[in-house]
Amino acid sequence: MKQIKEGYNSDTVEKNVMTYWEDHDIINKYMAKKGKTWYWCDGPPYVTGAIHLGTAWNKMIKDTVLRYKTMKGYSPTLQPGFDMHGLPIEVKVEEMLNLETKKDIEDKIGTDAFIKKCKEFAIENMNRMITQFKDIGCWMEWDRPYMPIKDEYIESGWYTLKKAWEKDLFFRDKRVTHWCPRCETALAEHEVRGEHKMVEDPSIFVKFKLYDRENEYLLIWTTTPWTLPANLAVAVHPDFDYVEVMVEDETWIVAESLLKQVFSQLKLDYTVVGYLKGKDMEGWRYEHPLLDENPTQKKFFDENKAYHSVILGEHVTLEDGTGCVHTAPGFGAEDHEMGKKYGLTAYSPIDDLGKLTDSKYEGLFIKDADPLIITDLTKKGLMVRSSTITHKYPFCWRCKSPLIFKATKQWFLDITKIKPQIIEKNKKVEWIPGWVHKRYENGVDNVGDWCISRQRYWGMPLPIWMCEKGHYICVGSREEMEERTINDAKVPELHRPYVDEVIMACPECGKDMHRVKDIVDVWFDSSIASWASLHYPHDKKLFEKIWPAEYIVEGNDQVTKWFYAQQAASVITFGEVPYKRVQMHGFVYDACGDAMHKSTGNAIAPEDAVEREGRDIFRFFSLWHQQPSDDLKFSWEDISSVRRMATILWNVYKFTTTYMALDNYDVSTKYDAIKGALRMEDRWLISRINSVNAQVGSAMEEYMFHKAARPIMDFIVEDLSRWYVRLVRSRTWKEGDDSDKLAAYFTLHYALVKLSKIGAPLMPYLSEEIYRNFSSEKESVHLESFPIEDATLINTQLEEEMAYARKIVDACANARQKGEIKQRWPVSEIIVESDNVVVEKAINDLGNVLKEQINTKIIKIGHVKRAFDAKPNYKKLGPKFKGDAKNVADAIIAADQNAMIRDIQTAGTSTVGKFTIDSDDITLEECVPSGWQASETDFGTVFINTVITDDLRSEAMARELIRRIQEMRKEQNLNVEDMITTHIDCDFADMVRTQIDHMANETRSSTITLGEGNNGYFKEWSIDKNIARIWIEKRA
RNA sequence: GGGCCCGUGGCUUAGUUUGGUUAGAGCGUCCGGCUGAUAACCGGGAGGUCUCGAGUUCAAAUCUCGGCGGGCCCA
Repeated sequence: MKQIKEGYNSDTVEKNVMTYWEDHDIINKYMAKKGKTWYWCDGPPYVTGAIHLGTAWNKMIKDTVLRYKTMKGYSPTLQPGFDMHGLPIEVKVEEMLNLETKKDIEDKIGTDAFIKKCKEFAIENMNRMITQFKDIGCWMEWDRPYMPIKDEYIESGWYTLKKAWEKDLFFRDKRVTHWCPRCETALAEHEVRGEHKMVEDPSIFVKFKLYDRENEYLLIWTTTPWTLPANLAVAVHPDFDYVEVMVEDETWIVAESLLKQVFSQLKLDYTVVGYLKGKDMEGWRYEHPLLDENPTQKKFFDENKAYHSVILGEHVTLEDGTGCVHTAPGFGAEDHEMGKKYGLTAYSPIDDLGKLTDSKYEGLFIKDADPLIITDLTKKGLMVRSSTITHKYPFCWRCKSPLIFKATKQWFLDITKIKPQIIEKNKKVEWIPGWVHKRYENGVDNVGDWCISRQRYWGMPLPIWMCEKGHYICVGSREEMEERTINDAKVPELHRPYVDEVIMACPECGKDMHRVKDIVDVWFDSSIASWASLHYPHDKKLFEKIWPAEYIVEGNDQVTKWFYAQQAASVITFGEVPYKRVQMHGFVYDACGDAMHKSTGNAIAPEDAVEREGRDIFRFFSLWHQQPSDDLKFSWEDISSVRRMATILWNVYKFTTTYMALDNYDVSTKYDAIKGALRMEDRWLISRINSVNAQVGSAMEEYMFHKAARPIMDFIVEDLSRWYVRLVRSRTWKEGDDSDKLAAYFTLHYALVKLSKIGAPLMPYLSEEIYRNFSSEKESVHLESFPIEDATLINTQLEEEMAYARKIVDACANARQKGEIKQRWPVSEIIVESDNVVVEKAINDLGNVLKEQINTKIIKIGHVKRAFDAKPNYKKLGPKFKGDAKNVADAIIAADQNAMIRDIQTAGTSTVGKFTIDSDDITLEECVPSGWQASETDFGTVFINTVITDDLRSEAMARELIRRIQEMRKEQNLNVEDMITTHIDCDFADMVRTQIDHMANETRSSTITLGEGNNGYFKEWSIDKNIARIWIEKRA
């Protein structure tokens, strides 16, 4: 065993341990451990190129669980994964290459080169992140992460989509979706979640003139003037009440309950002149406000009388607007539904870049058309009020452009159909914490069909080939693709543009089929991770053996994202959910609870935490600070509590190794060999570490990491350091193979070895350092089993007694403080007044511990007779003695209190001065008798005797001298084992003469001579108003 | 508007599933102690209407209902 001489330095410890792992191939040995397979599936972080605190926390949680499971004898899967396709990469690469539009990509650089660049970039980013994950101690198979950009992964995706197609759950439809005009692609609803920002937009009230009703108008409200050229109808709720209001010489129609709200914005006077129901208005036709500006509308009007008419819709709300809802089926999902119902086309006069295509506004970007449209409406006298509003508006999650709604043909997975099955199958999933289950179901209830097609480049190609007649097929594998290929297209990898070259023959009409040039939503990539990472269906064996996953864990944003997407894809493919247990953890925020952003300057990088505090402390902190489902507020102040724990653990470790190394303690000493020598306190510590063992084990089974971390910290700080080390200090000083000392060594060794195993998943480096030093024949703590508590060594009664003992010691410290008696000064007697039997037992069993810690000669259960303080009872004295009352009171105060109280208690009366009083005339207050100090506790009162006898003083002065000599030894940098000779010249020499041997022993002095010395290190001290001159000299 | 979560000394939090000692810690603060674990360590004090109100109960931080405030998700 090496002796630890230096203080705790996380950097040194961790680097040494890492070198050791490297040199001895420990990580591979850990991974090679045999056991029952336990399938954990990694939620893939997106390859941004740098991990942040949240990603780090997430991986540290996973690593902790996996280490624990490994130690429990399982063989967990350790494959990490990454999300590598998709727009974020494309956007970055576009920036790098100075490309602005899809046209640029195709013309300036070419799809081929663009995709190569994306791939390079994704892999480069992934490798950077791998380095970072490794550096926070995550032991995973970093040399074989699952990568959705690989052919075999993409094939799993194709397989999945083909399954969906075969089950009729994969279809094409024209629908209104979010559309990013910069990226020129549709987006799925889950991509828009959380991507709303407050923006200022126009807010306009426009009146639509009704035909056939004189001077009467529908009043509508919108924040998107650019959608008005595409207006095809106005929707009202059939059951709402509407009013006709007179404004000057016109009549406008508005929902009754919105009347006040609307007119307070319009700042106009009005008179209500009529009432009607929404359904009364069905079919009323109006003049399109931009009929002249958009001639296409004239055709619509003539085509079908549903155009430019009032239609009925339950979706109309009374939240804002006027209750008359401008409807543009090409620009809104609900509008689109309504349009279908009334036979209106999804008129969407806009191109992929967000430029209007019809009307006089043709070629203008939508937002640029807004002011022109407002001007035109104003000119025509149809604008009732034009202002602005600040509201939430969706933005592209990658390029941050404002999104628009646009009706396009897209490919969908039919979630509507499988939703009940998802909810049903999810019932057997164990959600941690349980309430997330509800939140999840609520989320699933609200989702629509999954739009999986994207009009982009870097992604899994959509495996759909279509002929000019619109027949299409879905291809399920590369093999199938190759079989169907009729040209000589070469496909080096399953990406664009290579797959785009493949031509097939239509099984229905024989015409050439080309691939639909879309790629698949990147969320689909991760949704299939649990089987794609196993290379299903190419490798079915592994899948059949281990799927579904035992456990997944991600942040709370993933509840309606990855947790959901996985279940959806899996229910489509297998009719089953892909995981048995799912844990949700919180988000990382700064100390104030605000989100960390590079732009706001409050971001802390994981490497900052590693550099400042070290990996163990960072990891332990993130698991210890709060329950996993709550958010982690990261503060340097809080993390320092964990640093303190680590320092304390290190100090105990250092203390232990110092003496063990000195005595060449045999670390293979067995319990049976030493148990006869174990003191109560030794058995107590052994019991405690076993209890902690049990607590940590069950907390880990529940995935409640804070419940594991907190008992560990308490054990280290409270039990081990503040108590046990304090108790055994004097024992370590004994010379030779003293069995009492060996028992203490054994206990410390036992506790620290066990602690290092229990703590290994949470503090892998420090645990390894301690474990290795204490068990030299073992390779690594991470190759050991997680210990099972030894129930026969757990003694809860003893633990309880010790808890009381500590309280008694605390109470004595308190009493000493009141009596101003230093800890170093012994007292003659402690009396504990308590009827608690455990306290009594504690005093019997742990008397020696208590005596030493309290520095008392005697401690016992007993009773201390209270003194009473008698005070005149003025209320009674006044009426009784009238004018003499004051004299009586003075006499009571002057009287011999003890005698007076005794007389009253025995005879009922007492004579004070010339008066006779009885018990009514005084009030008695209990007080601590002189010569004692007391401290109240929850189990009774603890008394200390404060009388200092000559013997006590002699001991006290000896201890004062010992302390000074120790300090001088330290000043001289003497080693613990160095011997000295000592001379003491003081005027209280007689008082300490009997203590010479004791003092010599304590200070490792071969001789102590009372009298002047002439050699060595000299110092003059003032002790309790006395002078002591001390010489010490190191012996050769 | 709907679903879920959170609200505990100045700060960070445990405890809430399963109601039961005087609500437990750490940080900070004030006072004191210790001195061979020592650029450490320990004790004590002050500081709490457990967000508010009502209910259930012998008993509520904990269960129920309703406010208020904050967050996430969805409309």
